[in-house]
Amino acid sequence: MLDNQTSENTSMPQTQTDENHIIAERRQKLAQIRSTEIAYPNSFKPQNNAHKLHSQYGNMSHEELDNNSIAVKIAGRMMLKRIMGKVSFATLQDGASKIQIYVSREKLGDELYLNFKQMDIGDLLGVCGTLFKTKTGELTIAVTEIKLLSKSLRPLPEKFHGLVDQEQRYRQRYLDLIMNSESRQIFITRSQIIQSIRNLLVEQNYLEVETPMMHSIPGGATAKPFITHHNALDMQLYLRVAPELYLKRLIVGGLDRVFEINRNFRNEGLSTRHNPEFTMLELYESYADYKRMMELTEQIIRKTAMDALGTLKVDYQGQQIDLEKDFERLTITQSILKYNPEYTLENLNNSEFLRNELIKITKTTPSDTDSLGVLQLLLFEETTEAKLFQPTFILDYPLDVSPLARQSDTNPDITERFELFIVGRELANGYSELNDPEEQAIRFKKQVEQMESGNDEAMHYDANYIRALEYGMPHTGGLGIGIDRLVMLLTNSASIRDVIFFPQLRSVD
RNA sequence: GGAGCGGUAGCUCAGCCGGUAGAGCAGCUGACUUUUAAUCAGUUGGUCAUGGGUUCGAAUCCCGUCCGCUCCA
Repeated sequence: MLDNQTSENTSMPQTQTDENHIIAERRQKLAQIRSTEIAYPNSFKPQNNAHKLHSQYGNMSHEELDNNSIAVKIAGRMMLKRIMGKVSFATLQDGASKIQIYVSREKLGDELYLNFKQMDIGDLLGVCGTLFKTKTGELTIAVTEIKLLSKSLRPLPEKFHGLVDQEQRYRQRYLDLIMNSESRQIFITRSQIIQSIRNLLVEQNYLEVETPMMHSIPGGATAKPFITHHNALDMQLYLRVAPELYLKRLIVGGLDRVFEINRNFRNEGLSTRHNPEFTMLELYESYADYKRMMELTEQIIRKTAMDALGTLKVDYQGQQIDLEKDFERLTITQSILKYNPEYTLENLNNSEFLRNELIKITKTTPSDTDSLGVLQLLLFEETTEAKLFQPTFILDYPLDVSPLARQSDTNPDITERFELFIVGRELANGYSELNDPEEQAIRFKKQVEQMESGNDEAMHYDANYIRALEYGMPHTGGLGIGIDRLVMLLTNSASIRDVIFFPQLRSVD
């Protein structure tokens, strides 16, 4: 039996290298178990869990527990083990909670007690027993039956410090989840946030939909796509950079309020704020505009904060963020002036000045074709964005960088578009959608020109989308919210990798 | 892409102005009938990320590479 195991191992080069005496000893124990019983049984059915036991019985006195003889049956992973001769204590982890078990030779008999002593930290155990309280008042299960449910062959990280190594926390997230309850809590909060958003939108008669992840023409955002290939169709496909153009096709189709929470893929660098695949909420609402979208943005962020944290005063990396007050609304130039008093409005309306300023700050020269609005936006990104700690909507994005947004009725150079910034980061982006097919065609052509002059983030011409618009799309408000960044904000996480289970890392062989 | 920091036992870390690698936890053996990161005694375990170089001698100094973290572009 043991020989079989080792020969299997040698055929798996990965496990070969990191086998050590601890694993070898545990494999031997497993072989021993295999020879006498079913090593991985699946019939144990827990009737209780640690969390509920604590909340139901945690306040009962020693006497109450002793008199009632409360029988329980739970399963969990052994995290601590203290053998003291003829009796032992161990801690089982069951979900987010832990409960202590008390094992005595007197109660179990010699054989079972010896079995228990053979069990290792990390093993999954099933336990039956009755509740009591120890001298120090800790709710504990006095074990009458104990069963190994799943043998752990690899030792867990150190019991006190847990798993600290960042790389290992990301590559072996399951270990992080076993060892670090804070990490576990972050992902539970993430799930709650997404659930809150669903609830809020469904209450407002939104329909949750799914649109293609593989696009024959990438669209909906200015970003570099991942390219893949479909063999049977023998065609190039792109992983989507945004679902926007498909969701708006659904608006054309008369699904008046749609949303999608799903992955986007952008072939760009990694950072504490960027993962190549990330989760976006995108929603579209017919007969609405960007102002309604700003209101909805505030609603969503407040509701998720209340549901996840129970407060609208959020602490992020040592700073207090106030989500309660109306979010500030500033145009690009207003925000630059507010946070950079050295500039005047005259400066900001002077392309030459902006150009020189940008050269000074970035050491690179802006493109000759950049309009005044684009230059203002570039200066905003350099000087102001990072300072927008409290929630701030930035309005009036230039037409040139907003090829899918509706032009302002009063100023043809800008669009009815906003971005929301919190803790110096873009969190949301929304606009009144461009529903004029002829104008959209012109915008696409401009993008194609840019692509031809070397901009690999420019959009493609999507004739199919134009065709859809030509059937008539209602005027519409659209909104995108970066879910990972929202989760970062609400879980006080410094890196996007801390809110994605399996962040992208370089592969190691 | 650039800069800084890091990679030592299964885990958490020390050792880094060069002299053959250490602690705690985990493991193993033994003691222990209410422990709480149990305790006590003994003990196993390392190609110091990797490849070169300098040197009588390298975990330690130098260079390259890989992986990670942070900042910048």
